[in-house]
Amino acid sequence: MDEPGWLDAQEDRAWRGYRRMRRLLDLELARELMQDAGLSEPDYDVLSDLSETPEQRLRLSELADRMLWSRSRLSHHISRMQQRGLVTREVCATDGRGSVVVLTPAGRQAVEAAAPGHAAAVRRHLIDRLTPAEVAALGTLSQRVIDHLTGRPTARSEAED
Amino acid sequence: MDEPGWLDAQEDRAWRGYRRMRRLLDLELARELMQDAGLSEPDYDVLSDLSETPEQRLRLSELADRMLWSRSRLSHHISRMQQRGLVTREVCATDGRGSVVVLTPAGRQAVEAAAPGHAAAVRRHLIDRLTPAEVAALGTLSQRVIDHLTGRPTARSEAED
DNA sequence: GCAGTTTGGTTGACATGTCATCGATCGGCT
DNA sequence: AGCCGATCGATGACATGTCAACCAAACTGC
Repeated sequence: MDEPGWLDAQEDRAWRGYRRMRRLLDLELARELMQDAGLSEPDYDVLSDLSETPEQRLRLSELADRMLWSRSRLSHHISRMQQRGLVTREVCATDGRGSVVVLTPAGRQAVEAAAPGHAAAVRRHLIDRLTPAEVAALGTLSQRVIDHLTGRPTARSEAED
Repeated sequence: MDEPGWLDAQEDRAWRGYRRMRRLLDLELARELMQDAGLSEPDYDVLSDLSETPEQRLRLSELADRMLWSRSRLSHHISRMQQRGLVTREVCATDGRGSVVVLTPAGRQAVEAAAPGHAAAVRRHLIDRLTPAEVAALGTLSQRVIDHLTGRPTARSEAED
């Protein structure tokens, strides 16, 4: 079929809308999170991922992979969070090179204090603006894009190009 | 007692998926854009917005508002792009305080060289992964969230909460 | 066991973004 | 005209993210 250069009106609307939504949502969620809980979004994401593990701890590289961050970025960020007492570092028992990021009680308390408000904000600004069908569509659409970008084969509707 | 704020499984899937898609899409589009055109996404956005104006120029504040950037951020960024010869600054004719960001021929050439590849990447990684219905849904859904965040009254389906 | 390579993480230099502040206009008001 | 508060944009200090170089421990093959 025709080699696609540009986006048509509908596609352009979706692309521009998506980016504008992203930006506005980021700004608002970050603003509320900082105001209500004193955490940046990256802070919250780190704490949240850690708190979801049974032992409240993760290898640095494992955490970096989950968050799609570089090890360097995470290492720097953990250093800063460590200064604030939200996490600590431990040497990995099974790998002398490795370090393990551990949630402190203060860190745990911080996420737990932040989580309800943050979830409510996500709901208020995004989820509650969407119909159930749109929520479902966003979920499946995202997953399909993720699969494509991570090299997993997924069908869109009929054929892959 | 479960709080009204939490996300159910479907909503959580949409939210996590959205964020992961965002991140992966950013990484890939930025990577390709840098590799193919030597531009960062912020660079491209600035050049793109400028090139869409009839006179290839915009007041700094006008550009900042369109991009949802702070004036400070844009001022810094324009300085850097100016160093690279992509844009210039002029004093505003109608307002002695103001400055006008102007696309240089080199800047114009840079966007024009970058645009087809970037559009193709957006298509390849996002648009072409979506059904037409999903593209449409993303457009309307985004617009509704934008309207809400910018204080515009919009109905979701029938009533506002 | 042990050299060579790979991997996990840290570090420092640098690029980018944020925040508060500042000087210079502009605009409204008298 | 002359003042006052508001706005525009620049700037510097600082926070954050990126990139490449590095060290130490782990793997590999002999």
